[in-house]
Amino acid sequence: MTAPAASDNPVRVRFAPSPTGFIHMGNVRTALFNWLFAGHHNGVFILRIEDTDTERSKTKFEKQLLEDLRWLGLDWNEGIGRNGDFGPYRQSDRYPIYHRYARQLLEEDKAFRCFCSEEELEKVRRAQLERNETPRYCGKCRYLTPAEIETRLKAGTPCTLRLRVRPGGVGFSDLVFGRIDIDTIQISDPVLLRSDNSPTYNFCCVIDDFLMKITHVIRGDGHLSNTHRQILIYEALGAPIPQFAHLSTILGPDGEKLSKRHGATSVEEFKRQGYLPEALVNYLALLGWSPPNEGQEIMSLDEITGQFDLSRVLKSPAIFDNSKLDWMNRTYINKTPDSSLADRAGQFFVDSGLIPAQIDAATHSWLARIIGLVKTRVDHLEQLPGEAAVVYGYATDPPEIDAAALEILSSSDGQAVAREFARLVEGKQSLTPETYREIVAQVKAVTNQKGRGLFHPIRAALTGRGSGPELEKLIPLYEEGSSLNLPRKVMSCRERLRAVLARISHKVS
RNA sequence: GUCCCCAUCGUCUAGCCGGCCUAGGACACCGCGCUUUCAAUGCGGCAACACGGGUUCGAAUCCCGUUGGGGACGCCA
Repeated sequence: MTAPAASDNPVRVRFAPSPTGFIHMGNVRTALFNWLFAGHHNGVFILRIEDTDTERSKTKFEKQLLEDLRWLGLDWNEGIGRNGDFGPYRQSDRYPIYHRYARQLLEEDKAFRCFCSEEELEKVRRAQLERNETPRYCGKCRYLTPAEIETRLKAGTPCTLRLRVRPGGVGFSDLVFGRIDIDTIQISDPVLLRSDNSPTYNFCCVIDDFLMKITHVIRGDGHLSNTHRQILIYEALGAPIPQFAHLSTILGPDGEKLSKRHGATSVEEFKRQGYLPEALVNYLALLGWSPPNEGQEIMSLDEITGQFDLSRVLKSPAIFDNSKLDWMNRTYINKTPDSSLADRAGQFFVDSGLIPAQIDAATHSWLARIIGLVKTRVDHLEQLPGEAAVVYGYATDPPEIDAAALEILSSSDGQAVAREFARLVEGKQSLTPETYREIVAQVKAVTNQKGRGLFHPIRAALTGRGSGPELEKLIPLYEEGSSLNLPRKVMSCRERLRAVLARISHKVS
C-alpha cells in the first residue's frame, strides 16, 4: 500500500458509521462515494467508528462492518485497524479529548452549564408543541450568575454543557445541495456534554473532523440540518470548516425508507445470496450519480474512480431496484471466467451437498464447466446449485422427469427415438460428443425422425427435461461426473437412459 | 406546528448557465430473429418533463405558487 502523494492540501474524507446494526445499502453508498472521492483526488479515506451511543453499539457490528467493507473492496488507508497519525479512531477511546475542548469552551464562555432536568425540558417541549410553536430550548440557564451556578453545583444538581448559540445567520454551500442558509433562531443551544458527562454526537463529530483534518464531509442527507449546528461548534472552536456534501436517501421499491421488510438490505445478505461485490458496488455508484459519458453503465471501481465527481451527484432520493441489480449481477457473472466462478460459488455447492469441501483439480474443472453451462440462467451465485440439477438430476428413484419431457416421451414416435438411442448407447463404452453424433445419425436413419422430432426425445430421455443446455456439452459432464467421487451421485448417460426407460415403459404400458 | 430540502418513462438516469428535445440511454415489460429446446444474444416496440401561473420570439431547462414526497426541530447517531 503506497501512501498517497503529499500535496499542499490533500483531500481527507471519512466514513464514520455507528456500529448499532448491520450496514445497509444506504450506508454502503455513503462509504463508496467517500472512497471514490478520495480515490479520484488521490486523497485519504479514513474509517472512524462513532460509538458514543454505548447502549446500542456492539463490537459484533463493528467487526461485521470491517469485513463488509473489505469484501466490497472499499479498503481504507487510515483509521480502525490501520492506525494513522490522528487516532484513536474509535470515539469511545477519545473521551479525554472531547472533555478538553468542553472545558475550553466553558472557560471561554462559549458554552454554559444547563441544570434543567430531562423531565422539565420534556414538559416545556410538549407545551410548545401544544401551542403549535417550534419546540426549542427555552434558554433558561443561559444567563445564570456565577453564584447561582455555584450553589447548584454544590447541591450536586446534575447538569449538561450546552453551546451558547450566537444570534444571526449560519449557512454553507453544500457540494450537492447548494447554498443553505438559516437563522440560528431555528437552533436550540445544542447539548455538548450529557449530564453523565458523556459527549454527544454533534460535538464528537466536529472535534474529530477538525482534529483528523477532514477536508470534505460526505454523509447522508439526514445530517443536512445537523450541519448548521455543527458549523456553530466549529466557529466556537475556532476550527476551519470543511466542505460538506450530503447524499440523498436510498429508498425501498415502495418509496419508503429502506428497511428489513424490503428483503435484503444488508451487505451480508447480498453476499449470502451470491451477489458479486463488483456488481453491487457498480450498481450503487449509479444510484444518484452518473458518469459524464453516459451510456456505459458497466464500470470497474477504477473506471468509476477516474470519472467520479460530486457535481454530478443528484439531490433527489433514489429507489433501490432489485431487478436492475440482478441484471448487473448477471452481467458480471457472465463476464467472470468459469474457473473463477467455481472458486467463488464453490461454497454454495458444498452447502447444497453437491461437492465435498475439499475438491481435486478434476472436480474443480468439472464444476467450472457445469457453471459455464448454466450461468446464463441465474441472477446470483446461490441459484447455481439449483440449475446444476440438470447434471445432478435422476439421482432419485424414480428419476425426476418434468412435464414437458414426459409429454415428449409419451408419444410413440418419441419413445421409438429414445429406445433406439438407448439401445445404441448400450453398445458404447461411454458417450463422447463424437460417438453421440454418430449415434444420433443412426437413430435418425432408423426412425426417420429429424430436427425437433429427433432431438427432443433424446434430450428428454437424457436430461428428464424439455429444455436445457446444449446436449453435446452436457454429455461429457454426465460421463465424467459419474466417475468422480461426489457426495451425491451423478449418473452416466447409460444409467440415465436405463432409469428413464424403465420409468416410461412402466407408465405407458 | 415551524424550518429546510426534493420533483423527467414503472425504476435508475441524460439533458437543466433557454433553442441541437417531435426529451436520449439502461433495467423491467412486450414482439421478432438466431438456436434441435431453454437460457444467453441481436433487432424492434411500449413508456416521462407532477400541476398552475409568469419571464421570453422561444422553457424539461429561469421565477412564483399549488400539490405530492422527504428530513430536522433529542442528554440518538
